[in-house]
Amino acid sequence: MPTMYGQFCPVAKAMEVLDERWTLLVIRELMMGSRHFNAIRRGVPRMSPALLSKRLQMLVRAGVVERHRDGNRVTYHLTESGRELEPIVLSLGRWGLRWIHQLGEEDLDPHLLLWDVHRNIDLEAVPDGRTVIQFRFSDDVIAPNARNWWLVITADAVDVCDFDPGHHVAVTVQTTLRTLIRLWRGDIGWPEALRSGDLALTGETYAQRALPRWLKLSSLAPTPRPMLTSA
Amino acid sequence: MPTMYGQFCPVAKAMEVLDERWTLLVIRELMMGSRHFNAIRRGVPRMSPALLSKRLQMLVRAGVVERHRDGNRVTYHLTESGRELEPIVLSLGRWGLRWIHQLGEEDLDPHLLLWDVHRNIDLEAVPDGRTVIQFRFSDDVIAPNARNWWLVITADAVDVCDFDPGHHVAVTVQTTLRTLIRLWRGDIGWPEALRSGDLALTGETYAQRALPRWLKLSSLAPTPRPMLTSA
DNA sequence: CAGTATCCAGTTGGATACTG
DNA sequence: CAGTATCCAACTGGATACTG
Repeated sequence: MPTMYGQFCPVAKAMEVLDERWTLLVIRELMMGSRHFNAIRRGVPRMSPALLSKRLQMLVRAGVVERHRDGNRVTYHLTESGRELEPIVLSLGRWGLRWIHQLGEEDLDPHLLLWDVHRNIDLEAVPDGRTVIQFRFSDDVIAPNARNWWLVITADAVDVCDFDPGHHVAVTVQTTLRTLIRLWRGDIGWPEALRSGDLALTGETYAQRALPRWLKLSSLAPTPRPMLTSA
Repeated sequence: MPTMYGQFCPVAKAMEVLDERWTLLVIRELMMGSRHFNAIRRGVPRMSPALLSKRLQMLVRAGVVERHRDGNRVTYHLTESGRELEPIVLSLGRWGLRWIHQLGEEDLDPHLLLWDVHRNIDLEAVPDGRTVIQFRFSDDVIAPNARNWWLVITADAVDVCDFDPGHHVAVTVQTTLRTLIRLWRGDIGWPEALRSGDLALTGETYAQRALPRWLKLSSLAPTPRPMLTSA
């Protein structure tokens, strides 16, 4: 009987539901608005479909998630119980940002980053018509075919491409994956990244200037960091 | 590589540290003020010493816990990082209280309950001298030798006994373990428990009257419960 | 699209006993 | 008191392939 603490303590009862591997990340995806099985999967690509299915069923049983059949589509939603986890998940994220700085190589997933970035493009700020932003990662640990990415922004959608879509590129971001991720997380700011040379912009001047407004950072980026006590 | 998500998301990084089985309960014990290995064990009796040791080491490595050698004693403390988990653990407890009502038989541990209760006796409210409270659990699923408990309260300490300490008993609480646990958690209140007959007091009148002031409930007990939408 | 089915290697953690 | 040591059954979850 794993995942069973034999305690009436409400923290223990909560953790019986929540402490299984991946569970809170699935809830995070639902918080972010993913509704369909494969949409959730995009947020947790290292999770096998069998396991995602199992976790969703568990969460439905626990009353945290509701499953609906919309025609032949299936959608998942947080219940009221699940929605009450949102502030907790955000607090956990803020805690992680403040206290877990080390990012291993394996945490640096360009697909996940581009997916996050694309969800947070400020469509209002981008000019009408089509705008293309290119990302060139200079890391040599990244597979060569994952070093170039394009965001194709149109009036109502943002597409992520890992191949050249062939359109005119307004601005190219040349950096390491780690730098862009640290920027996204708010570990560093735009000025710092540009000044240090870890990140360079090329392309049209207006686009270079405007990029930080187009590309919004993680909603947790403004989290204040702990004061350094030393080192 | 378990306990590794391959994501730079701060929630994922936080959960790499926190989502292992037992981890948050160990932190809860440290929050409650347990400092020594065997004191922590009392709060997580189903955890093997080997596993507790492993978790503590992991938490030290993660910077959440500090280990100190005080002479030949060893003490554990939350670091600043660990202390910042307190509001999160409390929120998880409140969430658990609101949304996870089902308590299985195996969650009903009399030892854990008495341990919690003894930590929360209001020494100010109890008369000077020695006061003994007896608990008689009528559950037949409980082992016969775990049906009777005594709290021996003196000026500066509360002792838990699972054997008759032989002193005069001021008040006896006759109930089921489940009822007393639900009372402790705040699922029901004293008046409700007494009126329904699920809990009965015998012994000296003043002690019967004063008991609810001596015996404070869980600090989470006042958590508001979700409005019933139906049934 | 939304999952199931199957398989299996690896790990977890429970039980128990023991040590400085 | 504060852990280690050892053992092993059970379970987890990764990989892969397949289905309605």
